[in-house]
Amino acid sequence: MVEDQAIEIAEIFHLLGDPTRLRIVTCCLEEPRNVGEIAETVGVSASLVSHHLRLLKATRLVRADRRGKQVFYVAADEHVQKVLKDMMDHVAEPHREAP
Amino acid sequence: MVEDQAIEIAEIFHLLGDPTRLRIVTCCLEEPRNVGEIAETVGVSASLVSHHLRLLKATRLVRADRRGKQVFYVAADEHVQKVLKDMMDHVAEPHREAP
DNA sequence: CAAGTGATTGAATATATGTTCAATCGTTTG
DNA sequence: CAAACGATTGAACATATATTCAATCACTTG
Repeated sequence: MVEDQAIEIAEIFHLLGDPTRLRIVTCCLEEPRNVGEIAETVGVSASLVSHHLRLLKATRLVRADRRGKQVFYVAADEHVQKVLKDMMDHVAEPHREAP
Repeated sequence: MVEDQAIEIAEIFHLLGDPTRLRIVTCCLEEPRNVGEIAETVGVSASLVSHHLRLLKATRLVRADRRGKQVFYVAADEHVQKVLKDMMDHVAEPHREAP
């Protein structure tokens, strides 16, 4: 892994490494959701959601789409889904004890 | 995704979200490496490596194996490798422009 | 057993970051 | 055009965290 890649990848992991932000991404993983929906689902203020979405958008983890007064966000591509799936497998796996 | 899962997964992402720590994990992804090797490869002090390895070990991302004076660390399981691979694909993918 | 080597630990610090609150922006509609 | 609604922004703050340095631990070997 090259130097720049490491930094870029770490940046993405870092974004997914906050529980609130992870829930936000998960919330708009299947279909576009507007900020209000996301805020309600995740259980935080719209302001906070907006702050986090700005970071997620800057790193192209989500994409924005304005429809009238509302702005809909959706997870950017399939890689994020795969990454999340692998990580859920990892968490689901029972921990091996040392023999 | 359940609440506890989100927190646990975010915790793992958070660990991989630091460039130094990501390089440490990548360094002992294929085969066990001792702390000195890791420190040299990554280009930081053994002390810092040890600090990070403690966190990585606590979350079971790596496992320790002492052989004499040296302690060898290796990435815990295949899920981490898959996650890293997917993320590299994500980074490698060309960015689509808005039409 | 003492010296040497590799690894760990703890304290201290500088920096980054998640969250809140109030103010403002963009869009629709009365 | 003004009011209303959804979303964004910026400042402020409390907290978390990456890194350094010195001291100590674990183990080998002279």
